[in-house]
Amino acid sequence: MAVKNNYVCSLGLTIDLIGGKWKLMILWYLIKDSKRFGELKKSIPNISQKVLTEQLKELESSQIISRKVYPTVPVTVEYSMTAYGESLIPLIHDLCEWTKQYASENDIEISGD
Amino acid sequence: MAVKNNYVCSLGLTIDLIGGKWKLMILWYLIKDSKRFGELKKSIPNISQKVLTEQLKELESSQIISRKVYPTVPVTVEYSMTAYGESLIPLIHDLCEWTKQYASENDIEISGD
DNA sequence: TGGTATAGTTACGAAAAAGTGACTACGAAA
DNA sequence: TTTCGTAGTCACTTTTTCGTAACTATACCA
Repeated sequence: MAVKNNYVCSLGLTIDLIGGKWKLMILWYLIKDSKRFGELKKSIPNISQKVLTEQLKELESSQIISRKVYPTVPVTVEYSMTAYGESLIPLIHDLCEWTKQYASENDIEISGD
Repeated sequence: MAVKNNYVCSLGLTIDLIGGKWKLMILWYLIKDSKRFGELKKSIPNISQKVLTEQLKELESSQIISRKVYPTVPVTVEYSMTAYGESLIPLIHDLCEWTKQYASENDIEISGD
């Protein structure tokens, strides 16, 4: 799911940028606040450490989030939204609302956000 | 990517409903007009027949698109947006616009829509 | 009788994504 | 000197998704 440099349709790029099983969810947890790796790990249900690091790297390399290392002991790493990430927030909200509506009309239970 | 009946986060459901490599793109081509199977196949670059039928079935079963069979010879099948699909159009547009903006700022070429 | 067109299905394999568990580096504290 | 906590990495397996090619059904038409 690495970003290429040409697409036949913009939605193809959309999918590469924020598609996949986890990226939207990761972004969701960063909307409210920047978070450390461990906090994200704890917040996001069932995500594995490996996948979390992978997805964070991809989101970072596409400039949607940024990664800041603090030289504490042990090191802490903070992830936060960049300007691109911020510009995505309303869209994520809309998707979320649309989905909640869908869920409620179709008796699908959503236990978290 | 079948829709389950409970989720810990609404975005998990979002992904099941319209995530994956092809669903958004299929919907994109249905925004303008309803289309027959063959037209979709021709319009969507590089999609295989198998994947197209699979994805159409999933979108139909989640009531985002509808399928109508015309008893012509040979049969023609027309796919179109349902009310759910229609309600998704502005979100798809927004995603598309966001992505185009992203692409233009990052020298990513988009040859089609 | 054979060819054409639409809209599929089916079997198979390849590739991509995700999951698991063990491992590393760092320095502080016990 | 061993243990702890953060933030990973690495090798491996499983699962999911995607792609290819061949096949089906139907009925018209030549």
